[in-house]
Amino acid sequence: MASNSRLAIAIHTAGMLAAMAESGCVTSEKIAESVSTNSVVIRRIIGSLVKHDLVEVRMGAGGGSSLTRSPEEITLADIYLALEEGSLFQVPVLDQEHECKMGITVRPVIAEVLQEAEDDLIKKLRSITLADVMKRVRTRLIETGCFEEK
Amino acid sequence: MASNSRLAIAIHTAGMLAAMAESGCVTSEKIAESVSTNSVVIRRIIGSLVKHDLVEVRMGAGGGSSLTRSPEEITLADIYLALEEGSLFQVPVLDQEHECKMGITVRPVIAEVLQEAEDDLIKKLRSITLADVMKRVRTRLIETGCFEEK
DNA sequence: ACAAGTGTAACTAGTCTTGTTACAGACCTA
DNA sequence: TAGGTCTGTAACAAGACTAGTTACACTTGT
Repeated sequence: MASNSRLAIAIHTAGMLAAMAESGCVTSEKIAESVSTNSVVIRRIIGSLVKHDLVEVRMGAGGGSSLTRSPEEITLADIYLALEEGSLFQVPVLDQEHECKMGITVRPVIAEVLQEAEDDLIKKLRSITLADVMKRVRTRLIETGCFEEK
Repeated sequence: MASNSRLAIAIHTAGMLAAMAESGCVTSEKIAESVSTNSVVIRRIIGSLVKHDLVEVRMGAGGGSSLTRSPEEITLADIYLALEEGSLFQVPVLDQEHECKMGITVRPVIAEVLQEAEDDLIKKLRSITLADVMKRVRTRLIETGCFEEK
């Protein structure tokens, strides 16, 4: 599947902003380093997050981005929807001239059903906050003993 | 999203096979007409369904495909999984040489969380049988008065 | 034997994602 | 007010994937 990693990158980005909250703004360059990609890619994603009021940006020197709310108040569904990637599954529409009347009727039903499934996925994402993700990361860091290594 | 319509096509195809169950085998050509695509595209999808024992194929003249079980016993999850499209969301792995230790730890957590969300979606799909979809189609056909038109 | 089907390879065209470079505009600070 | 930092965004290239086609070998019923 030509599935994309934008959601993963967006979550990672938001996580960085949450972790760096005390340090004020974080530049796209810094995030790009941690996420291991280009700063433009990050700015594109941050643009989507800004559009949906999850992140705010300060332009110019000393600028960068930061979360508008606490990590407890941001769910993965917020991030998912902010990316505006459209439906997970495409259901090509058949034109009304199509010979098979059954086919014309089946499509909207399939679209409906798949949309319900996607809604379930979003509901699940809505139950997970950015804080939850960070907590899991912290737990894992302790488990793997990375704290000692540092 | 470069999301693909394979799932929709596969469901449509399976629905056709279910509807035509009494008529015996259905050729890929016939299905392609109804679905409005090429017969090779259909055969590719049917290949996946055969691999997962949802469909059986008879070669040669008079051949074609048919369901191996009743529509009540086939869920959309069966079809979804048969397509073997891999994870819905990609989470690129960072190599261990990556400078940011946090980043290395965050990724698997994100992958875990997104996998849980996808599992929820599959659970939803598992609750919908092919028979359910066909029932909905029938209902809609009556609602829109298509029975009269014919 | 022949016609009707399937399986599969190969190729094309179109689209999407990611990575990059480039540059204008915003903004802090000296 | 000048210069260095940032962001936003356009433009382009590379690579991957989908969908559509053609072509052809192989299977099988009549």
